Parts: sequence; structure tokens; C-alpha cells
Amino acid sequence: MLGLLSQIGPINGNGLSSSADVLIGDYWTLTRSQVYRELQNLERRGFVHAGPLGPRSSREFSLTESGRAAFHEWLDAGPAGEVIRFPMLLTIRFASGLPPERLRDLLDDFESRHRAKREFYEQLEADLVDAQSDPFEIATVRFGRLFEAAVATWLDELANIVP
Amino acid sequence: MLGLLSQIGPINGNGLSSSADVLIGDYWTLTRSQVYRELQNLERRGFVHAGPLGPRSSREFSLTESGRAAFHEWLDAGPAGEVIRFPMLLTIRFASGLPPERLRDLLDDFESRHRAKREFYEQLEADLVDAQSDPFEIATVRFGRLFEAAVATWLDELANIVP
DNA sequence: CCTTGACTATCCACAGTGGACAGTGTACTT
DNA sequence: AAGTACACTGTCCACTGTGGATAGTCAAGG
Repeated sequence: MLGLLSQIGPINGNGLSSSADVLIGDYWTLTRSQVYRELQNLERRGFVHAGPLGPRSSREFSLTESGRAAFHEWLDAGPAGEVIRFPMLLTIRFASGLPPERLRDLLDDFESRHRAKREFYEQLEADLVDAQSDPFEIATVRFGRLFEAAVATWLDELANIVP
Repeated sequence: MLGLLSQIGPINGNGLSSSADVLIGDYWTLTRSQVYRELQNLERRGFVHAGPLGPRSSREFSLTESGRAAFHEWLDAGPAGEVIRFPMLLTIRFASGLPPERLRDLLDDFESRHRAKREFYEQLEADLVDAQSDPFEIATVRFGRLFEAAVATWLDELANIVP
């Protein structure tokens, strides 16, 4: 949230939540409940500052100097430990209990969903490159493309072991 | 948990928790707190049956018929919506705020950690193939290998855009 | 017999999720 | 000009997930 605030500037809770969906929603989730709760936390800790009440009792939050420092500290610390959480792998792990025809259906379904996603990332990457966007934003999208390509390869190999 | 119980049979909470680490820990987490709470839920719903008190007031849980049915239902429904959650992408997304030399350090660090993981998956896959394990278990490990290979490719490309 | 450490369960505080609910502007229709 | 529908904004709640602290119990070894 501090990183988002540093990029998009003063914004209310709802706007921050939508921005998160757009900007990092491909690989991170931030629910609205979370945003409002954490804004209160960040305010209490002096990392953000709330402006006066606006329409619909909204308040615009902006990053304080201390908040910017905290953001850079977070950035510098690097990512925490990673756990892939991939529900598809769970289903596959236990797939020996599934009739082969049902499994083929599931695989077909995976395949089409992930093909769509791959095309989406390819298009998005091309657009961002055209628009000369932030190279690091492009990099995250490229990761999406590579990830989906890996999934495609995997599904292909997997289809071969299903009778 | 039902899937695990169906594969490993009657077991106490602690054992179920350790088995989860071993069997699906590469792409799923199941904390001990969760295991005990959910065992109570599953028992209440009639999906598992608890044996008499054993040593250290442990109880062995086994899958009931109804639990097995619930497991197959879950399996048949296929995986729920997927969200990749990849902390490294968050750091990279905001990396324009980082001094290039610090970024290079981070990338080096990613690279070595993921190379280690890739080697781990390669070895594990070879071992499982040798042991003629369940093809679906092998498939999940192969996914790990492909994923790590994609990460390696990505980090390689990324290193080129850092000054 | 005592100590140590592993095994097993419980509990707690906090974070994350998803949906319901409610008040308030805005834009469109009549 | 009034009314209506819808989008914007915030709050709340119940449930699930996370990580660590605590504590009783058994087994092995000195």
C-alpha cells in the first residue's frame, strides 16, 4: 500500500483498492476490508496522513515522509519467503482417484483458461512496450507470460500420460 | 485433508500435519492450528471418525464413507480460481525506487535461491521416476521444475535491463 | 532414577477473505 | 423539477489462514 501511494499519490480508500486491482492484481490481492483496516494502522503509525473529510465522508490519504522511508525500507529488504499456492496442482496430485474422461475434461478446461490468460499477457506486454511504460511493470507482465507458457508446456506433457 | 486421509489412512493430527508438509508442502500450506480446527469440523460433519484416545491424548482419524464421497466431490469439482501470489513480483514492480547496485544484489540472491530450488526439483523428479511413483505426484514435481526454469529465464532477461 | 528431547495437542492474537449493508452523490428520465 | 437508478465510499461481520507460545506425555540414554 505504501508503494502504491508513492506511485499514485493522495487517494481515498476505495481508490486505493481499485488501483491495487489494476496495478498489482495479477499477482497480489488486497481486499477492501484490508485496505481500510491497514489505512487506519498506517495512520496510527504515522506512515500516511489523512486529509479532511470529502464527499461521502471519504478521506484522501497521502504518504508522509516517514511512510516513504518505511516503503524504501520494505523495498530494500527484498521479498519474504515464497510459497506457490496453486490449486490446480492439488487437484492433479490427487487425480488418480478421478475417472480418465473426467480428468481429460478438467485438463481441457485448464488448457483453454490458461491459453486465454497467456494471450492476455502477450497483448498487455506488447501494449506496455509500445507505450514505453516502466520497465519493471513490463517485467511483471513478462513473468505472467512466461508462467503461462510454462503451464501450457506442462499441460501438454500431462495430457500424454492420461490414457 | 480428506485427500491426504484417503491416501495415508488413519492418522492423528500431528501426523496429518507432517504428511501435508511432505506430500503437498511444495505448493500448499496447512498449519497445525488449521489441521486441528478442521479435524473437529470434519468430525462434526461426519467426514472423519476419531478412534479412542491413544498416547499423549492423541486420536487417530479415519475417513468415513461420507468423507470419501466428499473428497471425490471436491476432486470432481476441479480447482477454484487461481491467484498467483509472488512476493518477488511485488518487489520488482516497485524496483524503480531502488539503487541499481542494490537491485543487482537482490537479483543475484533470487537467482541463487531459485537455482537451488530448480536443482532440488530436478533431483526429486529423477528419484520419483526411478521409483515409479504415482504419475500425478511426478507431474506436480515436474511443474515445480518448469516453474523454476521459467523464473530462471525471467531473471536472466531482467538482468539485462538493469544498468 | 533423572534428564533430555521428541511427540502431540491446545490456545491465542493477528492477518486475510468475501460478502452484506448503508449512506451519499450523480446522471438520466420524465 | 422531481424522481429513480446506479455508482461511489465506507463499515462491519463471520469465517479462514498464519505463526508462535505453552504444556503435558512418552521414550531413550546416562
